Amino acid sequence: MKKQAKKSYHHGDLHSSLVTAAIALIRSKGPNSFSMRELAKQAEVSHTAPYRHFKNKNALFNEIAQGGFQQLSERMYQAAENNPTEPKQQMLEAGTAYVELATKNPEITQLMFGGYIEDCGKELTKAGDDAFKGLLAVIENGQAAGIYQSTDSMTLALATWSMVHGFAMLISAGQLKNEIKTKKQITDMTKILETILLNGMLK
Amino acid sequence: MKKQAKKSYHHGDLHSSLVTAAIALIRSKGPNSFSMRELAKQAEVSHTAPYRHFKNKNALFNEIAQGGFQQLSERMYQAAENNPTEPKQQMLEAGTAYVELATKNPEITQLMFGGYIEDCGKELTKAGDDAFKGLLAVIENGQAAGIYQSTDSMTLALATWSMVHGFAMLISAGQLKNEIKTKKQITDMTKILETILLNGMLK
DNA sequence: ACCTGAACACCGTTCAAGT
DNA sequence: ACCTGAACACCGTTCAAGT
Repeated sequence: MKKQAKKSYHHGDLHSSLVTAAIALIRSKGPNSFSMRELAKQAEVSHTAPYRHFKNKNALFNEIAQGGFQQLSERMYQAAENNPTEPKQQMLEAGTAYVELATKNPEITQLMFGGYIEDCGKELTKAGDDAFKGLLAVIENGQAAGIYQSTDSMTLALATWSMVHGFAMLISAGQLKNEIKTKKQITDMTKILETILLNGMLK
Repeated sequence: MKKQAKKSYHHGDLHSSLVTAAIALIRSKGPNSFSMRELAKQAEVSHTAPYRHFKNKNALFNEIAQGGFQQLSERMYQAAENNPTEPKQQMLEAGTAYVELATKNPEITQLMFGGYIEDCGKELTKAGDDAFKGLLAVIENGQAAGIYQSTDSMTLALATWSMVHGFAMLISAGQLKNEIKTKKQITDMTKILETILLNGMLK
C-alpha cells in the first residue's frame, strides 16, 4: 500500500506528472497557447496546485528546456563513445543526432531556442553549455587526430552547430515544407550538409 | 489642412502607426509579452480599435513577419546586383546580410521563425519563398560560372541558408553570449563560417 | 506538506452603439 | 468608414483557508 493508484487529496508525484503533461500539451498546442490552468486541468488538480511545484510558468519552461539540453549533451558524448577511433564519424553522428532530436521534439526545441524563456536560470545555462562542450569534445578529437584545417576548435564547433541548428530550425518552423517532406529526405539532406561542411573543414 | 497633427476622433493612418508601434513593443518586451491591448494604449486608441485594421493578433504578426521576409529578399537580390561578375562574393554578401538583418532585428526574426504565427497566410508563405529564391539565384549564378562542385543548387542554397540561419538564431537566442560578445566578433565569425562553407562547396 | 477557492489584474475578441 | 464601451471567456499569480 505504498503507492495507491486511487485518487486522493494528495497526488503523490505531481511534479513529474506536471512535467510530462506539460510536454504533451506544448506538443499538441504549441508553446504559445500552453497555459498553466489547462495544464492543471489535464493533471486533474486545481489550477493553483502547480504553483506548489514550480515558482511560475517560466520555471516550468526552464525545467523542460533543461531536460532537452541534457538529452542533447548525452547524444554528443555518445557520438564520441560510439566511434572511438573515427573522429570524422563522431562529427557526422553528432550532427545527425542533433537534427534527429530537434525534428522529433520540435516543441521542446522551440522552447529551448525560440525565446520563450524569460529568466534563463543558471542550471539551464549550464545544461546548454554542457551540450556545446560535448560537440566541442568531438571536434577536439578530430584535431588530436590531425584531420582538420583550422586549429581553432571553437570556430569549427560553432560552424557545425550553426549548420545543423539552422537546418533543424528551418524544418521545425515549417520553412522547408515545399522542399523537404519525408523523414528520409531529412536524414539524407542532413548527411549531405554534413559532408559539405566536413569537406570545408578537413585537411 | 490635408493632414492634421491634432488629435481627432479619426486617427488617419492608424494601420501603419499600429505596425510601427507593434514592432517597437515586440522589440522591447519580446513577442510573448506583447499584447493587443497594450499596443492600443501605446497608439492612444481604444483597445478594440486595432481590430478595425487587423482581423486579430495573428494577422498583425503575419504582416510584420512578411515585412521581415521582404527585407531579406531585397538583400539577397542586392547581393547579386552588387557583385555582378563575382558569384563567390555574391554568396558571401548574401550570408553577411542575413546575419546582419537577424542580429539587428532579433525580435522580428523570432516572429518569423520562432513559431509565434499560428495561421501562416499565403502572402507570408510567398514572402518566405521569395527570400529563399533570392539566395537560390545567387547560388545559380555561381553554378553558371562553374565554381561549385555540386550541380544541385537547392542543396547548396539550403546548406548556405542553414549555416547563416543557425548562426543568427544562436546569437539572437543568447546561446552564444559566452563565446561571442561584440558586433565585430559576429561579423568576423560570419566571414569565417562562410569561408569554411564555401571551401566545402567550391570546385 | 500539500491542495483548494476566491480574488485581482490582466488578456483576446465580439458586437451593438456612437461620431 | 471608423472608433468606443460593455461584455464574455479566458489567463497568471497570490494568499488565506482547508485536509
